[in-house]
Amino acid sequence: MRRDIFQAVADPTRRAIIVLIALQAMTPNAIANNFNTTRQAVSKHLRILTECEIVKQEQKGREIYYSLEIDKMKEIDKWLEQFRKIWETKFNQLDKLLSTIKKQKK
Amino acid sequence: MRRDIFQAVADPTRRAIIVLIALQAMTPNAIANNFNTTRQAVSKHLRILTECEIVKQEQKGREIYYSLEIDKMKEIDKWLEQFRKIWETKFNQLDKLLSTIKKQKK
DNA sequence: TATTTGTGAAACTAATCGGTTGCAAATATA
DNA sequence: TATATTTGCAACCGATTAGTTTCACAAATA
Repeated sequence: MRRDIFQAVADPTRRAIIVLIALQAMTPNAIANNFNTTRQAVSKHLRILTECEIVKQEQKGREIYYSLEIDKMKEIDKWLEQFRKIWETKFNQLDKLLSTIKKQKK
Repeated sequence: MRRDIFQAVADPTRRAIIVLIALQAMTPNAIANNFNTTRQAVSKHLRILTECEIVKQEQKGREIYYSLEIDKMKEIDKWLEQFRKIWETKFNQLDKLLSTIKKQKK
């Protein structure tokens, strides 16, 4: 089972869970109440997110609070970096072109 | 068939293709030569990427050149934005804490 | 014209996915 | 102690996935 953050984030429900627990830790039941799925389905998603280390657990009595390991999100950001360079270059080229046109108008 | 950019990017081969054609347009055969898969498998990935509008085609004779629609990558960046805010806040809090400790030492 | 080359698409397969159902373990409450 | 609550996990199901094989079509080339 080869899981990485990109696969984790591919599922829309999983993305919604990530957003939901980004600011505050929540129990599986509480998370499930926010969606149109069963507690078990959410539990499965949480297991996948845990395997990817995107999520951390904290046990309090019989409840388990899940929260986001925000630093893991940076891995996606890191991969995007190479494209950011390209679109910044493109922007600069456009900028250059625009100023050339401006000069020609003068 | 519900395809979005997150699903498109979930597959490692697809990510590699995206990186490969980011800087220069390539034919399916040329792309396939860079991987350990058949031309047909690459062709299937290209179809998915085309459906997601991550990739654009340009026909030249019997060859079809595929290149990256770089702006689509910004959609991922846009989704990451909300987490970037959180980790910047965290960084600021850490910064604050560090300067507090510094003051206490004085 | 006959052959080679570049490509998309259909049919098929094994593996995986997301979800449901049901159960067991642990904790809380009566 | 008996019961209710919270949870993880295994078994199963239908749908989807990535890949292969095969075929058909169009363009280049001999």
